Amino acid sequence: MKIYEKNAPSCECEELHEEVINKKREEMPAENTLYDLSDFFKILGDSTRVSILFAIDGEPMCVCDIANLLGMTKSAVSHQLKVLRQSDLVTYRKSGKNVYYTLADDHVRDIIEKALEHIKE
Amino acid sequence: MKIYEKNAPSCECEELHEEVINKKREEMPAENTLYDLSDFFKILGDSTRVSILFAIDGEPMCVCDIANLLGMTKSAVSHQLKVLRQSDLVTYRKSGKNVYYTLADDHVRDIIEKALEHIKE
DNA sequence: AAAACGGTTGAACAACTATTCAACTAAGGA
DNA sequence: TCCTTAGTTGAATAGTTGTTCAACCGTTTT
Repeated sequence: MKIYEKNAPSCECEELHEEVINKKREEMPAENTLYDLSDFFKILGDSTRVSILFAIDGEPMCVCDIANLLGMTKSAVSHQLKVLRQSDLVTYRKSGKNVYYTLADDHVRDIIEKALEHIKE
Repeated sequence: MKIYEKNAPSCECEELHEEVINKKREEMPAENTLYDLSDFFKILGDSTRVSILFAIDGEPMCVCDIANLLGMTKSAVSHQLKVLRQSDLVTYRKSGKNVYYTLADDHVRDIIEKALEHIKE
């Protein structure tokens, strides 16, 4: 998908306010930035993943405990943990047969906190 | 989907660390809060919607101008604006044949700003 | 009144995604 | 060594979602 490309063919209407459009075009972030940004929010846009992040905040938890806490199968939890791992939102530590997951950094906690304030308006 | 329900039937593994699970269960937010939170992030988890939010930040824009700027059809833009309206992320003002959209409040800008910091790490 | 234009909407389709299931690996206990 | 358990993984399926298309509404212009 092309984002804010000049003379885009897909728009069927006239340019009403050309000077506004040109000004906005300069102010817009790079196309890749917009993708990175929406990809990041996409990760947080799933209640299972958000639940996992809350669960492993503070004290680390193993997959089995997370599954018990959330009432899900180990498989489903593991699949989502993989997504969170690939986005560098969580880290893990192996200990015997268990794998303990915890939040990667405080940044995510801040963002979730701000979003919580917003939805409570 | 049930979240962190006690004695959930869908988990096939033992409770390894019962005291940890019980402690976490008390600390977890309400189930509805988790849904509201992920629903909010889901809105931002689309590059088209994020682009629109950047576009209408500051000076309001009409649908046709947004479509031109982003290289999309009016219809596609209007559909996404409807989603943003229903989430109270944007407001609009009618003027003749045009409808001018802008950000509803500064809260969203803050969250996007924090997320931008995060992905640039 | 009629034509033109900005914007909205519902249905349909394609693309994506979360969970389930089954098979598998690795580690620990008997 | 064999069995059990924690965790991972790939394929399949069901549900969700973004865009397109066509029709429509309201306002302005002629």
